[in-house]
Amino acid sequence: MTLRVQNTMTGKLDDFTPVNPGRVGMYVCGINTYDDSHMGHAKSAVTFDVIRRHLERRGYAVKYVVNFTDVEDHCIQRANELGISLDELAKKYIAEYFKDMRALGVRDADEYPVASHHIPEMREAIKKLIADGFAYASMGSVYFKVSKVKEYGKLSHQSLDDMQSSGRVDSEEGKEDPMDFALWKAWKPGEPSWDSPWGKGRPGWHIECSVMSMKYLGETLDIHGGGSELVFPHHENELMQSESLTGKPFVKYWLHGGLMNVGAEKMSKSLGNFFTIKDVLKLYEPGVVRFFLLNTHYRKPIDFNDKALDEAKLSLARIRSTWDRLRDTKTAEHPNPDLWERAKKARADFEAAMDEDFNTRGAVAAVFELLRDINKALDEGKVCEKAKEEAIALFGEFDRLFGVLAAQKAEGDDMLAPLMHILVELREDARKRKDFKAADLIRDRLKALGIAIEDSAGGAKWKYTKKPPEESPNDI
RNA sequence: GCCGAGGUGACAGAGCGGCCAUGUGGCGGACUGCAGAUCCGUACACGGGAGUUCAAAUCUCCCCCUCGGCCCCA
Repeated sequence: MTLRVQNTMTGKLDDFTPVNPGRVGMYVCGINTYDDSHMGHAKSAVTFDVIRRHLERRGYAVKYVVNFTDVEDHCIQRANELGISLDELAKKYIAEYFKDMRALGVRDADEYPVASHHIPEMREAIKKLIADGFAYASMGSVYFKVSKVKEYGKLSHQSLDDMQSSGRVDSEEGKEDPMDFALWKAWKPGEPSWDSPWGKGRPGWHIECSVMSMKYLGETLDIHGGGSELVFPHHENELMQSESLTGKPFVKYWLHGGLMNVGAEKMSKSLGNFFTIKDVLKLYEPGVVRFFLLNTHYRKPIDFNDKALDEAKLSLARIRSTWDRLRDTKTAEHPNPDLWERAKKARADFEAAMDEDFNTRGAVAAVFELLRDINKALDEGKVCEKAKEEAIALFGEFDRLFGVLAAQKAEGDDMLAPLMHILVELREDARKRKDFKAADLIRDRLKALGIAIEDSAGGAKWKYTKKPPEESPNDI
């Protein structure tokens, strides 16, 4: 079965065939290094982490590049406020970013280029654009001449006429056309600067991505990803620059993810309605957060609220519980071809969903579908070796991709297991004597501590359940 | 205004011409000392209006609404 991806450029589901067979170059816009990352960043990071994992599972050698932007207005302002250099600010927030990403189980990219470390390459690119007539210097800045490229708007599906009549006329001094955008910005007081043939200044927003992506991935990328708010102007401009520079197609597949909303608005720094990854991880374990993010197709927006997170927690608990039971079960001697068939079908459904534009929600549905059959067979002691293998394979694939099955361990209490063993034994004993008062007391007291006891035919089991948060859910 | 993505049952969320999505929560039942877990059954649905078709959440047209983009933003 072929992998298909929704391509913003064509507006369709395109069959995925990388430029170089077997290899995929993938570039995703990372963060601006001036603050802690929030859940919107987590959504993007986890989305592309899973896309990358799926490509690798399918046998592609993926080179994955994520950039850091450390030169732009917010960074400059923040660095000035703190009285530190852009570099120091960037170091701090890059370190925080790695902490957050690793806590979330996001695998490291292969390269993390930083904008300010690529100024020479950007200067060269700008020089070439001027020499080729795509850009012009004016009052110490350099602008890209939008009228020079006929295809302007091909990614965001807008025409220059539309945009010009849209009231977006922020005529900056020195621009020949209001639609032109800056490649190099002339120095202003209070801003850091680098030397250039056009006077001291700093690079514009889009040129860094053109330069860095092509430096690490070559002139044509297979996949360029980011949040949907980046389609215009950032990706559109990046595209125009890059293709003007090389004369070759810049990106084969543009993938854009839906945004994280809070109520009716998107979560963003500028609106101030954001929740940092760190804060959310204080209340929900990483697996739950990942599951929450992957429970919706990546192109759709997700509303951030505690109800949805709680639901993700419950759903995930159910998968984990079956996963544990399955691994522990003694297999039946009689073959269960029906169950085996169902497990095979679930695996096929799972893959088919992932191959259709990384439909994680559809893939989860395939897991749940099998879950029911497995639980039933487990209850009846009818899980045969072959079916068990097949089911475990599905769970394995699921976990390789989603990275959610390993539950967070209770910290630092190796003594818990042996102690629990004693308590469970005492309680079993009480139950045998029909001393239900004692048995219930043990169960209730443990529950208050966040440990659930569950009786079953094969003896009682206990599991660690995080205590409900003390804070009001609205405080998250 | 222009461009893009959407509007699916109580909520969340797949599907995108004919067949059960799935999850959380309801309701009824099985199991259990009880609870939980698990299973079985069940109710609740495709924004509105025209049209195409033997057949439409699924295709076409019109309308309404929401979100995103057009300064920065994953």
